[in-house]
Amino acid sequence: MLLSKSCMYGLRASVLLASRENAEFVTIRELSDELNISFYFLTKVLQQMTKANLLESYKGPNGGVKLAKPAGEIRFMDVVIAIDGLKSLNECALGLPGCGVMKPCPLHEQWSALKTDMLNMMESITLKQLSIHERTAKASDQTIDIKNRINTFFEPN
Amino acid sequence: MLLSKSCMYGLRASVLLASRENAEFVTIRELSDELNISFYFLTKVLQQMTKANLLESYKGPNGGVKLAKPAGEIRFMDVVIAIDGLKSLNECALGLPGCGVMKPCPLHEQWSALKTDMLNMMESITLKQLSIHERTAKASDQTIDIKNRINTFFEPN
DNA sequence: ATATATTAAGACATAAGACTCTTTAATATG
DNA sequence: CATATTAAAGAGTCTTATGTCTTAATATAT
Repeated sequence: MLLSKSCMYGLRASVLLASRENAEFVTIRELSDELNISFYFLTKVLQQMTKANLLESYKGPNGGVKLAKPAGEIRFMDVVIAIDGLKSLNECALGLPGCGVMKPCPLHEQWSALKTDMLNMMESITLKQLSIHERTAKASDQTIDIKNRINTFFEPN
Repeated sequence: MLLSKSCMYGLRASVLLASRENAEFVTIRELSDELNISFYFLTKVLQQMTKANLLESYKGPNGGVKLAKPAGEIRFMDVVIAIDGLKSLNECALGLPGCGVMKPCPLHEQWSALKTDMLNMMESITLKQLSIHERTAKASDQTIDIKNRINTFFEPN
């Protein structure tokens, strides 16, 4: 598993938030209901994102969370770093602490190449693009609306 | 973490075995000492590989384990599948159970492309190539011999 | 003020992964 | 045959990730 479950949950919630253009606060309860993620657990995850200034939160009635920046300015990678940490993106495939250019493990070169592609992807894709992907998919298949497209995934896992 | 620790340990041990051309049984104790991996834990991991017919084991004096096939015929991927399972190579980046061509998650395409590259890599690289990499690295830097190259990594992690 | 809605924080519970030890089975050697 | 050497199997323990609950803090509305 490349990303932790926490991170996956954070990403799913982020994309859902990004798809809500009109940017008012959304309650975590609503997010957890739509995404079929434990409310308690999702709360913890989103707290991390709030601390990392990716989300803005507001307590009390009409409170909730929303993206702290336009969806186009939050990169996939930002979410991953906020939740799983930078280290998770830098690991040697064999888990060797000293692995690097100076002391490459047998897989270093091949793995580095893949990692570069992966990091490029994570760096270039924004939440906006991910949410737009949802919308275009919707446009091309009118039988499935955004909410369904997202929700159908969220069977209990 | 893409691969489990068990899997990393299995790969490290495999590469070490592959670098021992002359293919007599090597004791797990010797492997665990050289790789600085817990003997007990490595034993469990290698048992999985034995069950998967990647290793051959032999009990009693002069016993140990060795590759069940020529190193050139054991792919990186075989070790990963034996230890982490096929499922680990097939996961959706967001952990969505139904994700696929028919019901792609927002990241499906990009992630699929990366996964294809990764699987190609895992499929094409054999233990022989990984062990040869060790040897050529040795040749290009005579101050570091194979054992040191491998061992220097194995600080406690 | 009081009641209500919400996130934050911290404590707790459960599950999975990582690691350890003991016993058993197989084999070799004297 | 007796002893030593090794992996296999199974039963633990420890740690980390995941998931749940309770209380506190903050805001709104009446």
